Amino acid sequence: MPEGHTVHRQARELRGRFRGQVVAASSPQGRFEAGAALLDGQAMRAVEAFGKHLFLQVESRVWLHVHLGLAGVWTFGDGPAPTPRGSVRLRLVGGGHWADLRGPVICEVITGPQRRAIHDRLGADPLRRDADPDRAGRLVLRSKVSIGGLLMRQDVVAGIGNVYRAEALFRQRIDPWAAGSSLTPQVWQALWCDLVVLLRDGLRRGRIVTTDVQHRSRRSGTVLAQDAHYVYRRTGLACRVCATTVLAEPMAGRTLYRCPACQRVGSLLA
DNA sequence: GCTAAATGTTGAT
DNA sequence: TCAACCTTTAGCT
Repeated sequence: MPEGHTVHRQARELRGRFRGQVVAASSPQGRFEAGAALLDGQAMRAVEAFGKHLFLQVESRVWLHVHLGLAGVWTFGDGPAPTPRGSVRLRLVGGGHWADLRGPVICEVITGPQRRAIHDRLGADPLRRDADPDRAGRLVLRSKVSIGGLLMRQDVVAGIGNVYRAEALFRQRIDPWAAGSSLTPQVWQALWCDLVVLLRDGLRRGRIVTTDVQHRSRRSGTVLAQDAHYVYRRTGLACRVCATTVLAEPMAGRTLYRCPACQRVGSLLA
C-alpha cells in the first residue's frame, strides 16, 4: 500500500538483489507471460523509482514499468523461491534471490522513449535529486485548484498520496481547501521542504510516521499506530495540538482529513 | 471467520 | 462522478 517512499524502497530492494544478475522472469498467474518472456534470461541493468512508478531495465534495453495502485505488493526473499501462491503476476529469480509481484495496476514492458514520456508527465519527486520544486511551485502558486487537490496530482508533485497530503498540510497548518494561488512562495517552500523530510523519513523507516512524539508499546517497543499521524484516519478524535475534533470530508473522490482550527488559510509562517 | 475500507489509477458514463 | 481492479488489514462477530 504505497506512496512514493514505498516504491523507492522497493527499487532499492530490487537493485540490491538483482542488479548485474541474470534473472529468470515468469508469470505464474499467466497474465503477464508475454511480458515476462521479454525479460527472461537477461541481466538487469538498472532499477529506478519516480513518484509511484517503478522502472527496471534489462540488457536488451527495454524497461519493465510497474505501478502498484492501491493493492499491488512486492514480496522479496533470499534462497530458493517458494511455490507460487495466489496470483503472482511476475516472479523474478536470480543470484540466490527472488521477488514476486501481485496485484499491480500497471505491469508492462516499454521502450526507452515510452519511459521518457512517463518521466516527462511526472512532477517533482521529493525523493529524487533531479526534482524541480520551483517548477512545481510555479504551477501551485498560479492555480485556482485547492492545495489539497494539487498535492495529489502526480504531474505537480510525484509520489504524494492521501497520508502525506493530510499530514504535510497539517504540519504546515495549511487549509487543504485554500487555492494554490493563495499560498505565498515562502509557504510553498516550507511545504516542499517538509515533504522532503517526511518522505525521506518514510523511506528510512518503511512506514509513515509524522508526529514528533509517539507512545511506544511497552512490550514490542514499536510506535503505536494511532500515534503515528496527526490527522490521517483520526476522524472524530481530538486534534493533538488544539483538541478540536478532526474532520473527514470527501475531496475529489478521496477522504481528506484536517483540523478545522489549526489549518486555517495561512500557515506557520503567516 | 467475515466485511468494509484502504497509502491509487484507469476508463466508462 | 463512479465502478472496476487487486490485495491487505482493521474492526467486527
